[in-house]
This record gives sequence, structure tokens and C-alpha cells, in this order.
Amino acid sequence: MREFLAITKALSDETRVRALRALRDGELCLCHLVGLLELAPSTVSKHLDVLCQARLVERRKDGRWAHFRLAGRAAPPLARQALRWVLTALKDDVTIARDAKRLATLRGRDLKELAACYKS
Amino acid sequence: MREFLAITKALSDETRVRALRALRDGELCLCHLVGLLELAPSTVSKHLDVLCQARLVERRKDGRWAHFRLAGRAAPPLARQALRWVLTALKDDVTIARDAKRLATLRGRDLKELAACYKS
DNA sequence: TCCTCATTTCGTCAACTAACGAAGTATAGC
DNA sequence: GCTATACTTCGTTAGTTGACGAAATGAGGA
Repeated sequence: MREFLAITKALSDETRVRALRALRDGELCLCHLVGLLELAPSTVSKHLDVLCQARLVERRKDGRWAHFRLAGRAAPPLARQALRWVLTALKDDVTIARDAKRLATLRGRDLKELAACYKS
Repeated sequence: MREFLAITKALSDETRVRALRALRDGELCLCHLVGLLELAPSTVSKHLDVLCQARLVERRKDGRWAHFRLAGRAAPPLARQALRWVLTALKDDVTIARDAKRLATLRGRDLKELAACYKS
């Protein structure tokens, strides 16, 4: 039950769901997500932490950068089922579609340039 | 997105999840659920309201009694998918198993006797 | 070594949520 | 009609959550 509730709580916030969906097309670093979600880095970091705790997302540290990706084959079945459901459920969502567009341009830029964004 | 979040928020509370699972084996009235969950009637009523808003549960009024059941064929696809996932995900949960046992005895009693319970 | 900077942790505040009991609504039975 | 009662609504309270900025952490480069 604890594992199940960790997942549903993680999924019960719009920001986290948007982050999940953004990761669908591949790994992103925190600054990409900050750029997409337009929230303070500390806030985004916290949200990703919740997703990691629920085992929906995996964190990979690479030097100064933290990369996040959807949980893979090693994830618990419950988390994998949840991911499958979420990603199909939101296929046609408008918010998600808008994010996907912005993501396309964000992915183009390199990390250094992006990181500079969250000063302003 | 709003519909999706209504569902995940409804599923992110242990009491509501237990109520959902209890309804799996058929309709129950509020007093059954009060007996099972051991919370104030007003609290249980509120929880069921959240589940109904999310379209996971349907309410049927019969005289003084309110009967609740899992959403059926008329429910939105998103809610039905969610129900399918929840009910399979919690198949082996210990809390749920304990509830199932208590439910078996609760279902045996008639409504009048049950309702009297939640005075004491 | 020292500085820079991406990220995380911490402390705080406002908003939300779950719990309760009291009061309100509505129905069955007299 | 009147009463008892099953449920819902309302108001209050305690605990949780999400947001931020400031400070801490830790890796890369001068």
C-alpha cells in the first residue's frame, strides 16, 4: 500500500505529470526541466525527488549535471504499470502537447546556454 | 489534464483506495463503509464524494440509504482504466486483505443493525 | 587552491486536505 | 403532521504540500 500511495501521490500533481511526460522522449537534465516548467530549480529538484522515490524516474549524476529518465526494466512492476497508464492517458492532453512543442526547441540548446536561463 | 488529476488525487489517499477496493465485490451503503473504515460518517461521505467526482464510483439513493458502486460501462475511459489498474495493483495488499475479511462479516448484517453501530 | 556554477537541502509561508462534531436535509414509519 | 434516522453540508482545527530564496554541497576549471 505504501508503494502504491507513493505512486499515486507522485501522479497527483500537474507539474510532476508534465515532467514525466517530458521524459518520455528521452533523458533530460534538471535545467531542461526548469526551462520547461518555469519554476525555481529547488522546486523542480524536489518534484523530481518525489518521482524518484516513487520509482517512476531514475536519476543519473554526470559531473555537475543531474540527468533524469523514466524508470526502466529494473523498476518495480507497480511503477511500470503506472507509467504505462499515465503516458497513454495523457496522449491527447493540451498542456502536454504545448510542453512537447517547447521541449523540441529546449532539447536543441546545449546545457550551458540553458543553465544560464535560470538566472533571469 | 483536469480529469486525470481528479483521478490521481482521488487515488492518493489510503482511505479512498480502501473504499474502492471494498466496492469491488459489489454495492455497499455508506454505513457499511463507515463500519469498515471506522471514521465519522461525515468524513466517509466526503471521501465517497471525491471518488464520485472522479467518476470512479457511482452513487445511488434508495430512500434514506446511499448505495455506492464502482463506475460501470457508462464511465469515462480514463476512469475505467484507472479502476482496472488500481484493483489489480492492490490484489496482494495486506491492508486490503484485512478489509476483505471484515467486509465479509459486515455484508452479512442488515442495514439497521449496522447503522446503529456508528452511534457508539 | 580558489572560484564558478548545477544541483540539493533547509527554513518559511501560504494554500490545501482530512478529520471531527454540529447543524441541515430528506425519507420511512407512526 | 411528528419523530427517528441515514446521510450531507458547514465550520473549525491540525497536519500536509508546494512554492520560494538562502545557504550548503560538490564537481570542473583557472
